[in-house]
Amino acid sequence: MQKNLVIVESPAKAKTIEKFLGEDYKVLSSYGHIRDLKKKDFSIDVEKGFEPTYEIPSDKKKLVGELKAAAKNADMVWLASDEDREGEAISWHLYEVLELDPKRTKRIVFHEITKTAILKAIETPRDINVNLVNAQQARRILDRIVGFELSPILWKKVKPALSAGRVQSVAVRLIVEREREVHAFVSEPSYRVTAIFEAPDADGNKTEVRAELDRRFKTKEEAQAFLELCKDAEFSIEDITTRPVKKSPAAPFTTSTLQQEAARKLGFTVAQTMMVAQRLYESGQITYMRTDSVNLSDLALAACKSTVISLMGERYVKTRQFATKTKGAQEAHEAIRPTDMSNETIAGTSQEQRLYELIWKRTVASQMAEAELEKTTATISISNSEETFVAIGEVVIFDGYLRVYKESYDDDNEQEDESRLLPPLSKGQSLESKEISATQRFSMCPPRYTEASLVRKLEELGIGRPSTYAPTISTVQQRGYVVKGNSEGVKRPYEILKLKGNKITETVKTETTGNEKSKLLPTDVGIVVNDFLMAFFPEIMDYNFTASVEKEFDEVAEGEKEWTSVMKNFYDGFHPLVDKTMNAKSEHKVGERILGNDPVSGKPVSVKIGRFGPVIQIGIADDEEKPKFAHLPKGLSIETITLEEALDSFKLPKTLGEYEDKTVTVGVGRFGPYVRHNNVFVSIPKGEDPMEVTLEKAIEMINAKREAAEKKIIKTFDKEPDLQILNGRYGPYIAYQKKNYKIPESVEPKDLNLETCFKVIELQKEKSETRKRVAAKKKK
DNA sequence: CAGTGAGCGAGCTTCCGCTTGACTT
Repeated sequence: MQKNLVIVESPAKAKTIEKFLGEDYKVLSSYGHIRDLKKKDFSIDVEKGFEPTYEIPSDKKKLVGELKAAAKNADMVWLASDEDREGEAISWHLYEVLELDPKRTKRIVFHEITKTAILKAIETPRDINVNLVNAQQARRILDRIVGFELSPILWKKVKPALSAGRVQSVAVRLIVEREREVHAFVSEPSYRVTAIFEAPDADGNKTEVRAELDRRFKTKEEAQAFLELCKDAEFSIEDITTRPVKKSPAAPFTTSTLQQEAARKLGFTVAQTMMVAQRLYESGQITYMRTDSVNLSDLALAACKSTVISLMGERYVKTRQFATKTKGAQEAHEAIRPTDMSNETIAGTSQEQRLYELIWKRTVASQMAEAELEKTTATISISNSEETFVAIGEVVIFDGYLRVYKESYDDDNEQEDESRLLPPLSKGQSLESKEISATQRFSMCPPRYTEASLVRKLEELGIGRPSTYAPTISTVQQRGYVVKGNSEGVKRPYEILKLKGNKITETVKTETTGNEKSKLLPTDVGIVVNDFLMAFFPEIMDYNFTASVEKEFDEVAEGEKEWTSVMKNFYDGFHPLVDKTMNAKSEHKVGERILGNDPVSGKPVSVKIGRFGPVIQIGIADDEEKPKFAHLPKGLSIETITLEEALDSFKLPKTLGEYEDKTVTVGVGRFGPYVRHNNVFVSIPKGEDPMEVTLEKAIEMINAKREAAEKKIIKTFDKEPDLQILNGRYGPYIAYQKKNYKIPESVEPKDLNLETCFKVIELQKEKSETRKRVAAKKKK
């Protein structure tokens, strides 16, 4: 008979705790929730007070059996799931499913994995908090109602297999609205004036002082007039002030801030960060990676302190605890930190090493002294103008935490480096102007969301949890609401007026603007679904919806409200809207736009979301003659497409003429525009308009492809028609039974015979297999 | 990585949060 059984949520945690507790304790893990609403059914009986039907998912049955057996054999079962709403519910489900004896069951909690914390928890057990469990049930059931009542409306009204939910639909809304802001944005030009002055430095040598005018000019004329003035102006220091500035380190990592910094500093996707962090956690190198807490244990604080002292000295230490600002944070765990601060680096893959070092630095820096800077501001007056130039110099007096870690910002490339040193200057001193220029600048539109900046925004709104940020981003992409894409920038000219000596010169340069990589863009389906939900379910789509229901869940947790009355209140408002929307008949399909009439047939031309995505349609379904359909051309949206653009899509495929007695046609296929001749497809190069391709041009392309094909075949064998030596994009290779094998550089491809070919194939096969094996080993 | 060039026709799809492996690519 085992004396004590402790059940926690995570197996890695179980392993650590077992070490602390000694041999009287066996520690097992529940691997998260063991029971949930049925996967396929609605599973909520609204009539019977929202009674849920729970089930143990099939992949959890074996585990539950094992836990049950272990519980039977123990004198005392300690339910040690996390100290938050979900954790409390896990304990309650365990209690019910394992049919635990109340006399031999205790509930304990700890939010840091240290020996003292755990021993203390064992000494102060409590009962399961039913109110907290009910708050979780309310949360779960509300999410199921929203998801399972809204999604079928979308299947009927928009497209099958779509989904809506409290979290995902708001995430899509953010992206749709940002895209509209970007499109509505009109950039305003202005002229920014900068000057380079000269002043003697400490040794009497001339050094540059860079300064910026305190205002920008709206028009070129104003800028020009100002430069004219500067021709005969004298410049002198009007005022000079120096003040100390302190900078404090950022708090240790939570899931959200780790995802943001790993994206900015290491270029990781949100999912990548979580995968690498999971491995670090499982190998015991960092604390739990799904957390909303910035708290560090006393043990960790002490470890940081001694690390800082030993590496940098007493002066760099400043122990501090951060407070969570996040809405709805539950703080069941510590912040994300190394488990052993003395490991500055670790062994592992390069990704693991880089993420670990990021976590190590952030943690250490959070326990270091402020950086002390001295900021000098010099205002420079102009003898014949009211304007002033401002020169800023910054000197680091004491680097403090900056020695270890500097937080990044999304717009880092926009920030100019201000940390310049100014030469000694005194009030009244006159300066020589070397060059003054007015550069045309344009106001910037708000940036589109990246994965990481979307997570930050969701967290700010209190929507979603650390465990769901990454899955939410993947869901909205899987449903086809959002794509990750690059928006190509456009080239824009800008003017520079420069005053040097006594001459003003004017030059025009070009810059690329709006070039954004790997940003989240809404699709047509995303836009239509969002507008539909916004029109019919504004409450759910409200950015404050989650925050307001969370407040009610908190009241349930505090025992101030019944969870069923919270549910009833919500459902009575929500469900009638569902019925009404589902049964509403409308003239047009959701998201449909009528563009006008087809000049040839006179029939209406419309765009909408079809069964397989956005389509253009000429005519209507009830007509005797079936309507004509075409897919929306790439890069166009049903929101903005014009009648002309829509009609263009029906002009292809078109016949150009005859070549070698076979017709030549142009069309647009899955992989872009093509020329077709004798069932051979030739891709039309990027950037060329298929509508502009003439017969001559098409024949040229066909012949060019033939030539390339001839060059492609280096050698064939009569005995083995399956095997060919070919010339590809990446050099010569052997094609054999649908697979390709690289030919080593040391071999002349023409000299290969069948036997040697097979040798090459064998060699390549072996190579790829050992590579696979190595990769598999690394995983473990 | 090495080439590709469609067009449904029944029945199913779906939520959020807690946790890892066992599967393919």
